[in-house]
Amino acid sequence: MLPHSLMSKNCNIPSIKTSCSSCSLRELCLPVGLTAQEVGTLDHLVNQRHKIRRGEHLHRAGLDFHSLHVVRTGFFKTYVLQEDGREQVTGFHMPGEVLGLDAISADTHTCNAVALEDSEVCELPFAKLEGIGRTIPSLMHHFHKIMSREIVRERGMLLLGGMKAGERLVAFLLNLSHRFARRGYSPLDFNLRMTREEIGSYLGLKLETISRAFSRLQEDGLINVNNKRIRLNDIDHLRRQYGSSSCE
Amino acid sequence: MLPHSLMSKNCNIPSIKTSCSSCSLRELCLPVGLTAQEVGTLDHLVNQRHKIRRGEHLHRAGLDFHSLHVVRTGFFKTYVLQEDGREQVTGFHMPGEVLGLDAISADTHTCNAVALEDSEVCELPFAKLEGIGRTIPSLMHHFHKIMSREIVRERGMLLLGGMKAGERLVAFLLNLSHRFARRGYSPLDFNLRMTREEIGSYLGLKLETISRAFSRLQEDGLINVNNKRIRLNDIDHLRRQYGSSSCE
DNA sequence: GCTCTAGTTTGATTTAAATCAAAACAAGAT
DNA sequence: ATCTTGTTTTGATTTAAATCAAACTAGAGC
Repeated sequence: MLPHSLMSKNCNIPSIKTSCSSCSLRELCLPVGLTAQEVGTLDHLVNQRHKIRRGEHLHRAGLDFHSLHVVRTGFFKTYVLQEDGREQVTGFHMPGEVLGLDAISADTHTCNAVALEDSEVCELPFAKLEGIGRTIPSLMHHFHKIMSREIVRERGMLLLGGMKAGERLVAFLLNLSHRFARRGYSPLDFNLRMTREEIGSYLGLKLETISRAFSRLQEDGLINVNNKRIRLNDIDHLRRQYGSSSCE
Repeated sequence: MLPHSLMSKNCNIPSIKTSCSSCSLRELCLPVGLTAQEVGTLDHLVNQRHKIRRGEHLHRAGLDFHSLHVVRTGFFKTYVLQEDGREQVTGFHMPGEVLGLDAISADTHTCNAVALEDSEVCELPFAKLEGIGRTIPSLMHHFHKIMSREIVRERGMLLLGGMKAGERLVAFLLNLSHRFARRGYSPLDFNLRMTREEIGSYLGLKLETISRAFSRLQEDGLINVNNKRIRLNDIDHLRRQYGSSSCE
């Protein structure tokens, strides 16, 4: 199974029945029109998986730093350490999503990735991807789309600048919901893997503010909060009231 | 046939002496070891320039929507229009920088780009770039680096989340300064092309807050402000006090 | 069961930025 | 020059979020 993210939008393969909803490279590539042989080349690339235990860092796992990593199972957060020691969370990543797109331009510092639960990733040496992409233009094109989408995703964070705390949190929840749905998980009832503090860091708010925003949304009946378990009671209302979240 | 020498990260081409500091595709490619013929192929691509007058939009200029555009002269801002009609500024772009990396994943909405002064861009049809990249791997790799750097740039905006108004403004000024320097303009004394409101939108602040932050920095002797003209008096102090800005 | 720790919730207070408002300023057009 | 119009500055006030602080969970390990 492979990165959903490596899939073009219309090859959404609605019915992936594997326990975890990430799709295989094979599934990824067939719709693009690859030959069986070509697909074979790719399969061999991604067949071995690396286990990363909860709390472990990705780049400490002995993997090549200049590789992309596709999350197969589990959940990651990425962050940068600032000069003053504070940790700025830059993203959360679920199965099917790609880590390491920022490391290609090696001259700039990159994020650290840490597993928020026991996870598995597969490694995609970047040089190899470029090589294969040369012989399979559609795959290369697809990869460009993934990178572009990452740019759009990051850009979406700018929209938070104009929002109040509650709106930011809703945008965050809607975004998670959307991504869970895309991967085949329940979009209305899910477990947060990260702490209030990590959410706050990501959204530019303090943990107490996150907590209060959760409570407020529950008072209003829009969501149910039980520690890390979240249920969205009225997603339409959430969407209407707080604008469409940036979709991944 | 082709020298496979990967473009080293120091492809920074320190000495670009053309009047405007944008680097031509030729200058961009020669250090990679392209043959004259290959460079010729590229040159023909970018030789015609499109003029965009102050206030005009890029995509309204009759250019192909699925092209990248390289700013040759002038200055652009990009923004997205939100449902409620508010305009969120997503970036500012000076000569040598690439517009349209977000449009590759066409399924997601993209930014609008508008010229903040009379400008020129050259067009780079994306399909063509992919085609050429297939025969010139080092060029493709370089393009990947550019995309990756854009991701890092956008990510840098997340760091603003933890900053106060004054710090955000300094980070912004240092970032501009760094980019001006890179393009051969004066890094300590420059004209802002955008309004206080546009800066505010970009940084997640109101225009009055931007104005006050400018005044404060001037009181402290760190900068001189005269309407749109800015002089950085003590860039080291700025850097120390406010942390290193995200470098492009 | 208990203890210990990390995480969460809630309250009281302070502070930074938004908001409301008005004046000063600059650039163009006439 | 004057009259626009749009931008910037500064002030007074309000408000949202940060901060400080304490109580309350939930889990992990014993």
